[in-house]
Amino acid sequence: MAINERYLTKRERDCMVSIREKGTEDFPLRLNELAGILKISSPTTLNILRRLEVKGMITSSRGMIKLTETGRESADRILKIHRVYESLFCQSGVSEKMACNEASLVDYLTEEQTAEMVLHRIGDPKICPHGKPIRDDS
Amino acid sequence: MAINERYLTKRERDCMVSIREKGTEDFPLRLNELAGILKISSPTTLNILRRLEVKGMITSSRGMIKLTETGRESADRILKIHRVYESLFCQSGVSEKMACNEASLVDYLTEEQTAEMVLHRIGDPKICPHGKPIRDDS
DNA sequence: AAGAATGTTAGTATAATACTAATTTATGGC
DNA sequence: GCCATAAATTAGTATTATACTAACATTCTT
Repeated sequence: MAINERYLTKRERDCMVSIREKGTEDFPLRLNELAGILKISSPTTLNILRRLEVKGMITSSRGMIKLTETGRESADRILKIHRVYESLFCQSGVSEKMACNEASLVDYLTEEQTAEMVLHRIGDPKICPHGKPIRDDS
Repeated sequence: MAINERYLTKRERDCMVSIREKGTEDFPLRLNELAGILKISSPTTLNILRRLEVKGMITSSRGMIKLTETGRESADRILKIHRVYESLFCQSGVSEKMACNEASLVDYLTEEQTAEMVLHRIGDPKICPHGKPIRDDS
């Protein structure tokens, strides 16, 4: 098993997801922006980014934060698993907001293959409760 | 929201579950035994127990580890949520062993009401894949 | 009472998280 | 190009959780 999102901490997971969702090719997420989203100081944010850099997930220089190939794959995997849990929770009657919160706590800790199987079990929905595609969001 | 298992760390969760499952009224789990189960040293184990004591989950003196009322309730809640996830994963086709592993990583992070709803969604099984009752294991 | 088993202290280390204050490095307007 | 501002980075500090070994204390058993 190579580098896996399972070895990310919650904070690192949050960074990865924000970078993937809030940044674009042309406008990569900036350090201060990320700090604002996570509601932590810039130095703390930088510190987490440094760790993600060591783990080969991102490259960052002068506040330009970009996911590496590995990082993008990891972020997409986390987002996919996130949407599987969201779908499961919402199907079960949990509110959209709470489903998202709960999913965020566990998505990065679950194996992709487990999520895949759960996805099938709950009827293979193509989109999550927010309307985003569960597979292939690239 | 009072004291909640959500504020436990993974290690603390593992301690709680072991104490609940491996200990009995007459033979409460001993420190060294617990250290053996968790595969960590006795001092480290003691350290975690001290934190659980501060959190009001256990009482511990001379290696006699007992759950408080709150602690027992928390442990039971975690175990219930654990079994919901296990059931979900096994129903989805995940192996029993892997289902247990995956469930252990997320059970203590999920709200009871979310798990309750999922339980209903997956057909309200009365027992988990290991044959243990999902509700009221006391 | 001695020895073995068990628990506890003491001391140390590391990783992750987080902050403030100060400094450096762009960037943009003039 | 220069300066002011914005943005990023460094430096320094702190806390919590985890983990270890070695030494010491306590308890139990024979």
